[in-house]
Amino acid sequence: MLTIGKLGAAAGVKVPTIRYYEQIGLLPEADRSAGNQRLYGRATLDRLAFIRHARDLGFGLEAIRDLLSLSDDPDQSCAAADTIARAQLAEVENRIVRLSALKAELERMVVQCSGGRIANCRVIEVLGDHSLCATDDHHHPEVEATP
Amino acid sequence: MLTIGKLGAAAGVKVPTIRYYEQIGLLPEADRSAGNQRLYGRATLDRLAFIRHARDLGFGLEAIRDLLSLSDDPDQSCAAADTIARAQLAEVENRIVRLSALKAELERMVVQCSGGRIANCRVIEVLGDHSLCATDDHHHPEVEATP
DNA sequence: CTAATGTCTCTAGCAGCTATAGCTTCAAGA
DNA sequence: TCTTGAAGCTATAGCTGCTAGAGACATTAG
Repeated sequence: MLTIGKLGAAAGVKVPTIRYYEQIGLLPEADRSAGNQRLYGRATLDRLAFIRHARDLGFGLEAIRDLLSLSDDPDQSCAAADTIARAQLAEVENRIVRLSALKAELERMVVQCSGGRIANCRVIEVLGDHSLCATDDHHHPEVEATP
Repeated sequence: MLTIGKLGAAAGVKVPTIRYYEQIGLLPEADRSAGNQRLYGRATLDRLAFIRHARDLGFGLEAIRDLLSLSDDPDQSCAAADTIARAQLAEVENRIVRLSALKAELERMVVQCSGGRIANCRVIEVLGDHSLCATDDHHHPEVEATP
C-alpha cells in the first residue's frame, strides 16, 4: 500500500493534485489508515497514471472522465474512445495552426525591430496598428458580422 | 465619445472585458456621463486595440502591461519591448514543438484503433501504459530526479 | 410615454490546479 | 522512550483571463 506521497511520486503527480482528483471524483475515495491517512493500491496507481498520461496529451478532465469510464467497461465499443481521441487530435491540430500564424507574426515583428527608440519600435507599432499585420487569421467576428 | 458598447464593438472586445481591464488597471478609469456611464475617446480605443492585438498574439496581461507602459514612453530604448516579444516568440515556438509531439502521439493512437471493443482499444491501452508511448517528451521530473 | 435596449455594480463561476494555515500522524535517531 | 522532522490532514483562498448572472438605473426609438 502506498501513502499519497509515494503515489504521487510514482505517478508523477503532486499530492494536492491527487486530493483534488479525488474531490472531483476522478479518483475514488481512498481507504484510510488507522490515523486517517489515505492508502492506495496498484489499481489507483494505474488509474492515476492513466489520468496523468491523458493530461500530458492535453485531454481535459471531462474527456478523461469519459475515457476512464470507458476503460472500466471493456466490452463496450471502442467508438466513443476513438471519437474523443479524434476530437482531441483535431483540437491539437487547430492549436498548432493558430500558433504557427502567431509565430510568423511575432517573427516578423522582432526581425523588423531595429533596436532604436520606442518611437520607432516595430513591435510597438505593429501591436498598435492591426493593419500592419500580415496574417489576418485573428479577426474579430463581433465587429465584422454584426447581425 | 463612445459608450462602452460602441467601444467594445469598435475594438472587438466584449463589454465586461473592458470593465475588467479597467479594474485591473490596464485601461485608465473612464470619464463618466451625467448618468454615470463610461465614455471613451480615441486614445482609449487605440489602447484597447493594442491590448486586443497583443492578446491575439498570445501575450499575457502582465506582458501587455509592460508593453503599454513602454509605448507610453517613446524615448525609451526599444530593447525591453524586443525582449518581451522574443520571449513570447520563444514560448509560442515551445508550445508548437510540444503540441506537435502530442499530435504525433494522438495520430498513432487513433490510427491503430481498430474500432473493436474497449478491451482491445489502442487508445485506452496507450493511455494506460506510458511505455507504449513513442515520444518521451512528457516525462516526469519529480519521479526521475528525486534529490 | 412607454418599451426595449444598454449600462451600472457586485458577486460568483469556469479549468486545473497551487499555496497557505494550523493541525495531527508517522518514522527514525539519540 | 522521547523528540524531532517530514509527511499527512482539512479547509480556504488564490492564480489567469475572462464570462455570466442578478437587480437597479440610463438612454433612446417609436
